[in-house]
Amino acid sequence: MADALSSAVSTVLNTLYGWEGPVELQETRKDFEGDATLVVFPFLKHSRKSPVDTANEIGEALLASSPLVVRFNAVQGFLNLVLSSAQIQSRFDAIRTASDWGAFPVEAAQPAAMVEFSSPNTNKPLHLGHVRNILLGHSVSRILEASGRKVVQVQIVNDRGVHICKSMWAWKQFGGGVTPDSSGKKGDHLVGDFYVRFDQELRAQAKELMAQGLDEDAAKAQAPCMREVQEMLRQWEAGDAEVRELWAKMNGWVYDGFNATYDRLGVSFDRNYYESDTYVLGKQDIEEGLARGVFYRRDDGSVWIDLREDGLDEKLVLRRDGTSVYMTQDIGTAIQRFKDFAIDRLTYVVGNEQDYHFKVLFLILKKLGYAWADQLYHLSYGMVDLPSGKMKSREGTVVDADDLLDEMEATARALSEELGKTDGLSDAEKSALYQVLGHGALKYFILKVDPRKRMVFNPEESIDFNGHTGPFIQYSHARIKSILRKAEGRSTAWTWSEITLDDRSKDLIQTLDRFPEAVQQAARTYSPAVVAQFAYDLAKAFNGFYQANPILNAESDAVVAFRVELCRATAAAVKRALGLLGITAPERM
RNA sequence: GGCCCCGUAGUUCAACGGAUAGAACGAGCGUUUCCUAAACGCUAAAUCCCAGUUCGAUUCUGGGCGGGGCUACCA
Repeated sequence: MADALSSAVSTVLNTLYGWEGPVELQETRKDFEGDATLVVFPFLKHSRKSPVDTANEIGEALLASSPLVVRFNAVQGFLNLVLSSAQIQSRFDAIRTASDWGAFPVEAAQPAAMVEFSSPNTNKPLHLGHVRNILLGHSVSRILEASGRKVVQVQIVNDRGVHICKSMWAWKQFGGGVTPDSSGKKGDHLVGDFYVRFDQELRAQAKELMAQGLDEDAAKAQAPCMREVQEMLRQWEAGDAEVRELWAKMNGWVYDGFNATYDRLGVSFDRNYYESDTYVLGKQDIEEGLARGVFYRRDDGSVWIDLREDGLDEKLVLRRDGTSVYMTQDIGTAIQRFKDFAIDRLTYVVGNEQDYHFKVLFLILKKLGYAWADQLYHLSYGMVDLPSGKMKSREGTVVDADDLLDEMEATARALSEELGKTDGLSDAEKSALYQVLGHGALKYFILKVDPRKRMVFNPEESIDFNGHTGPFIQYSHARIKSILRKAEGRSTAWTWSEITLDDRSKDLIQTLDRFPEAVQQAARTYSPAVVAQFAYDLAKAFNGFYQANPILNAESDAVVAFRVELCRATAAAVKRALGLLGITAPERM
């Protein structure tokens, strides 16, 4: 609606006041009559009139010059415009004839946008924090695609280091050869158990040393198990065959486990990067930057960058022994990715505790002279907290991803069976449906929140299936599909001359009309919450329409046909919007 | 200590500097001989405090108070 109308308003303002600036219209509040509202305060100094007089002046001019506007009212400094039904009609014509309303065609020749997300460690299973990360990364990828971008999804797997050796050591020590197959345990959970087992052993050993007078840090460093783990890491770096073999075997178990969880969540990656490969990257880039004076070497041989003029600190990029730190390989990996793929931007979905790290990383890459450094973006999402605060593995309050998905499915099952809505479905269909509903509830619960804000998850209370939730939107879709099934075989012929638009129908059309704009705003701000809100508004608008208007029992065949078509367009938009959130829209529920 | 986020109904979340701060859950009341009541409608309920900028501030600025994070030659 906005385009034709705002250019009409723009013309009027230019004629009246010589206004050249942008014109922004907003939706009229429900309490007032109108479809669009212009705030006139900015024009008062040009009109030299009161707010109401100015609004009336603009309104009269619009009425005279544009067929889009049929009525207006001025409330204080607010000019409420009532659009002609022809305008609403033409909007619905555009919506119903579009092949993918809400999506923009992907420009195949353009460089892609890369999105990095998930990026787990291979020493413990995925938890609720990863779930937020994964859902955000996946949804942002879908939204970027809908906004017309090709997308490359990647993860970087933290598969090396002392923490990995800990679970390896504990498995050798206490595992007795157990495998995922022999234990029936998912590989990532099995390995995670040994990581916990190591920690117990370490604490026991450290306790003894502390009894002999060592402080806690020293005791942990000198504990025999820790020394053996350090030795194992050295062997790994030296390429020791036995250590490497165990490492590959246990990581394989973890990947099988992760992939099972990724499959459940419906996500996948175009490319996996492994730190065991990438940790060598970056050193060369540091040397080159050193030669060009971006970095400097201290007397002890360590290499630094001085970012104090940019309001940051001095930051180490190479240790004095020449080995790399996290920053080093992140520099190298970013450069590598722009070589590996035809991309022109890279988004990192990483928690906000790493805000400083990414500020520094992006600044270094800019100082190294990479033009694409301005197209790096850290989607810095907030932590998922429990009502008691942060999840802590030591206190056993970490919410496991697989357990959570199981619970969501179980809740969906219990609720559906209580409502008696699954009679006539096969067991396989039921399970599939409970998965769709349970995951829909979880995904929506997480994605409806602004990614940047921390959010609270209460494990004591199950996630809702009523109200502002995924299942509410899924239910609206299922209900529409039920109507569409019943409408099969009926006449689809109607013309606008046979239709009178009531407020609910108008509202539904105007909500549908917002879809493309919502997609673009979500893509621009990397915020699935925008799409989530739109999907809810759309479902809400449909339910209002449905409540007020008989569809299959409408007064004439033409009205039935029109309303069925409105239903069809709505169902398609709901399904697509949910799809952008990674949520499936069921045919019935 | 320094730097960075955040503070909205009982609770979980909304609100490009715009109207009477929206939803949902929970609480109370109502709607089904009719297309799925996981729905629809009604009632009660909130901007941490103090200044400033502005025609207008939840939003911007400064100062408090409260919560979280970062501040490793860890990853």
